[in-house]
Amino acid sequence: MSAESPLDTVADVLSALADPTRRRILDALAARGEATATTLAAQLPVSRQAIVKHLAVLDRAGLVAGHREGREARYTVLPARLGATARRMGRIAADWDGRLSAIKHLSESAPGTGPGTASGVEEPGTADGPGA
Amino acid sequence: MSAESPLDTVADVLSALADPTRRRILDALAARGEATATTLAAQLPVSRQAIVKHLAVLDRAGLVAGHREGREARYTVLPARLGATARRMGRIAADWDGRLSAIKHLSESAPGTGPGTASGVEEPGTADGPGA
DNA sequence: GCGATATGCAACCTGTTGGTTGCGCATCAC
DNA sequence: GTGATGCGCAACCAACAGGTTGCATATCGC
Repeated sequence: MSAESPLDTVADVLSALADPTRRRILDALAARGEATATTLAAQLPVSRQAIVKHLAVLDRAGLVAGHREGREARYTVLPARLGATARRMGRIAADWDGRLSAIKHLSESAPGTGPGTASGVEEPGTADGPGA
Repeated sequence: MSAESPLDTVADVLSALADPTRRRILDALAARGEATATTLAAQLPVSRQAIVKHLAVLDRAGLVAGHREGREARYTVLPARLGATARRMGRIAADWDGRLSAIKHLSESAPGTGPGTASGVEEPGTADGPGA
């Protein structure tokens, strides 16, 4: 169910988080700890079906998990992926920072090619598990 | 040009980061330190105009900045916003985590309404400037 | 068993967005 | 001055994503 590479993961998390409605769903979910699509729909300005779709996206991104309880499908928020993504982004920001000053220095001595390939947002740098 | 509230900012950053091409642009930009749309277009599988549009989005999100140099328009990566967003996300993840265990405890003593409103992704919790 | 409630699936509509091409304007090199 | 290079704007396209409605199905309460 969840055997993605960390690269795909970061992309999924980011695009999942990019939608406002999805963020509100996460918000509501975090506030109540657990909720069904129907419950959430009652509290947000969209239909239940829309919520269902969003929950599917969030699930694929590993940000929520759901389990069936009788005739209800309850969802919970999963902090791990979000934390991991946050750390990765922080690392990239730090990397940019370092690279910027490095280049600023190099520009006076070695003009040609700057530093090598970036540890970037797209290609993996350091791998870290989703562990909190 | 850049007088947004930190809330809008986080949304802008996330949706800017959600696009694969945009991430590759940031990557290339971070690697070379500085580049023009034309340069980037030569190295990515999209037209120059597409790059220009993406750079505009990234600029609005505060992730890059550009300055004109003669007939060239050079762009650089800006680490600050990315770092700030990363920290905010980390904080939210921690918040979810705390809330989850709190609820798990409460479920045995006080059933009614759980904790109050979340510090969530959508509504501001703690405000921190874009400073590194 | 029977009605009520909740989920799941599918079709459908519409706005946004990533992308392209074409063209006019400014700037640099000679 | 003139050609080449680079940028900016506008129009246009196609695909996807968010959202809705309708319906069939499973579970709960009595």
